[in-house]
Amino acid sequence: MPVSVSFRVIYDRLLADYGPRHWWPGDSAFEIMVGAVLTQNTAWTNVEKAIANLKRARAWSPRAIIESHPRRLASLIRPSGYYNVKAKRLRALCRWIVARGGVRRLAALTTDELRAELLAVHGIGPETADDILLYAFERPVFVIDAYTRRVFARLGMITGQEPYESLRATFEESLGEDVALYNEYHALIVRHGKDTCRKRPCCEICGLALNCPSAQQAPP
DNA sequence: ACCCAGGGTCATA
DNA sequence: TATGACCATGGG
Repeated sequence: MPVSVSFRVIYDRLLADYGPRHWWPGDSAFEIMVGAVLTQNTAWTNVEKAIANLKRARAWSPRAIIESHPRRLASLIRPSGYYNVKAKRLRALCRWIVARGGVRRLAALTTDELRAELLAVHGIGPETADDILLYAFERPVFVIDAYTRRVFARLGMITGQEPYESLRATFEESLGEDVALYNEYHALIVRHGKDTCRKRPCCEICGLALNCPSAQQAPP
């Protein structure tokens, strides 16, 4: 039965199970961009602390970040982990924003142009670029992350080993261009991915999954 | 004590 | 194209 289940059906079930997620946390495009870099392989709770530190220290604008001393910047974002690496990435991001005349001007670029420029910034890879495109610039780009691979591999709909671009194309072609749908879908996947599934079918999706640990325990 | 989190870069084969 | 080392804090 899982073989014929569509990506749209999974979305409907996730939405029914968890409700709207209201992503992305953060009230400006700039904050979303900073958060996208800081949350790389890092729990969001740690990112919140780093962002709070930056705001409290008044290092909260592209220029302020560029002008702050590297050591100081690193110490401010320390809670988000990889602080030396991320301090450099944050600078690269801010240098790009300033060089392009600010976030407002960037919004005038096409999605393809924006994506190419984002990927050229040191420290921004496919997923971070797509987070920014979808949540900061509201472009119809489906974000693929580790949770996406895990959840849909368990459903038997992908192997999980596909290249990033290949998976992105699969989701986008299946769902059609829809910013609001992509926005909610990715947030729901992350929410579901956090479930450790120890409790038997922890939700409707686990009931469908071929390889979900909780769904594998054969009932008596 | 151990595991992993809303990845990416760089070196190597 | 595809592995592997490396980066580092904080919560479970």
